[in-house]
Amino acid sequence: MEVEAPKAHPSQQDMELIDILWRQDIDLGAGREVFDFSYRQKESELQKQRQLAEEKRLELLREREKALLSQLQLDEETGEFVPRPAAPPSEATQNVNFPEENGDAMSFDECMELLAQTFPLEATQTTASTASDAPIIMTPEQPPIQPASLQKTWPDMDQAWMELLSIPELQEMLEPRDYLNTNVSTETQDPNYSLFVPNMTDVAATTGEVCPPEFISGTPASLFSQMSLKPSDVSNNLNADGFCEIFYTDLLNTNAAAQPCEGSNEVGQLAEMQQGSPLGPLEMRDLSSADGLKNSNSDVMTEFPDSDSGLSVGASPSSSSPEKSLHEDGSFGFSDSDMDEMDNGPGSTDSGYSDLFLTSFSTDVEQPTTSAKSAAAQQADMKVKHPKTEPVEASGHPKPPFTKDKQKKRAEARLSRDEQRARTLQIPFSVDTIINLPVDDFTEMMSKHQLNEAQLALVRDIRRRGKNKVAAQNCRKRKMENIVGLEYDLDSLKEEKERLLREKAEQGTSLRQMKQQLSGLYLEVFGMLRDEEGRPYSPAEYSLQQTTDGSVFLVPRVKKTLVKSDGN
DNA sequence: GGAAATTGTCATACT
DNA sequence: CAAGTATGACAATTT
Repeated sequence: MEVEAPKAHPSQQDMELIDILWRQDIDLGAGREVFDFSYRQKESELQKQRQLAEEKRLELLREREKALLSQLQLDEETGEFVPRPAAPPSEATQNVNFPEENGDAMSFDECMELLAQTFPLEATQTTASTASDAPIIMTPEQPPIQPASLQKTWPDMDQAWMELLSIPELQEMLEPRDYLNTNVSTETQDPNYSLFVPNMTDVAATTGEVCPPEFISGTPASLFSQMSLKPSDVSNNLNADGFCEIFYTDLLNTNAAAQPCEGSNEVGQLAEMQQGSPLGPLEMRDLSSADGLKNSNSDVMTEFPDSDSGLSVGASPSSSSPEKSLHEDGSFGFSDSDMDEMDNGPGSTDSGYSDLFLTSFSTDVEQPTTSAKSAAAQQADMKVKHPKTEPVEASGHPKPPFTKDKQKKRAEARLSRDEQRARTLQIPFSVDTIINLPVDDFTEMMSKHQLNEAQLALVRDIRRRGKNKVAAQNCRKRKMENIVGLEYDLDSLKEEKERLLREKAEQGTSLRQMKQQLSGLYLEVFGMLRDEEGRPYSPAEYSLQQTTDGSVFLVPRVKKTLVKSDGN
């Protein structure tokens, strides 16, 4: 639909195009490139944590406060971590990354227990994998952390970091640290992301314990971020295979078929990132998120009832970001349907930009479904992503187009339209974040990122639609509940009606009996009456009537005519 | 392939 | 007034 717009690759032009296209048809935005996937997952994690916090908040709060006394305070009402004004400056700068770890271990333990309960399954496996990864990732700057505490605390810390990062001063302090070698795109990134990374890595390194899968997912991201920080190190470790092994061995064990591809994809992305894709950090997030999806998709889903079912989770566009940087423009002109078509026929796309689109698109779509994908399909994806770097698939299997398409479509289907639009306009936030963030945080977040008009409009629309979607769900749920309640009321009313009818019938019967008895008594009494001559009174001429005082009189019947006249 | 059910979105009123 | 909620109506999607 919007195809008419020429695809300009320069970023500025892109944005202009986006604006134009957006104005033309906001709702039909076809873009599928989203790089904030990991961030999105973070958001989901945050949500989970908040839920948990609500349940256990009182308990946790006390301990947390102790732990955070030095630097952080958890605002119980808002759930935010607020930096303590009294906190020693030295700590503020240095411990920013791991403020709560020391003191909070206990409280976070509880939190972790909760998390473990919530996500019992893959936690051990994933953690193990992350643990293996960790040593590689560790950065010298990271302060030494006690493993146990870290493991347990880090999910909460995640949230805490989110909150902390919202504080400008902290951000300033943190950003230089975390993003030693930031890509051009660091500005666009959410600062929070950087914060998460170090924690995650540490956790992964130290963790042998149960860790919620989502968090585990974060580990790769952290790795990537680390790697981005130190490209040289990354490159050393980063032969694609080696990379896969390092990061995904466990994953492979769990899901042998699906995992490897992703790893390879990620590797390719990584290479791109190293080359200096603008979105590096975001991409990393995406990667991490993708992993998380593999490991903990179901969990995440369950955790977030409000999030579009599987949209945020299922739609892990992780790999998309690299392509984005390369081909962002391509996606803009396409409506959703167009995008679908493109997915189906990766190689068959007509227009030049469709190809561009395709690359990014296929990657995006596939990522979420990697677990389900066949190795061949994944390899195909890789091809698409990095045709130059990785010209041919290793396996050489003919791609099963149908299965792949199906999977792609499924994955696509999981992408909400808004997520696709967000990708198109390169919104640096996850849809979940946009929707679920409190107003204040939302405005703050928006203020931190310089978005153009189209992006702002889209973000607002996404938020509005997301809220409304939840409202609609609640409304329908309420409606159904009302219907059920009314049905119940109807049943009970029917029962009561039957009961009353039965009672009425009984009363009628009894009334009839009493009338019969009364008439019998009347006749009996009347029949016993005799006049002066000993003759019985004629019932036609006399009747017995009782006065208010109870005395009974024999009254001559008034003729009807008379009665009538009297009545008149 | 079509009907029914579900879900998302919009418009609008209300809080 | 802005943001959010509630809800009917319609469209898109899934079953």
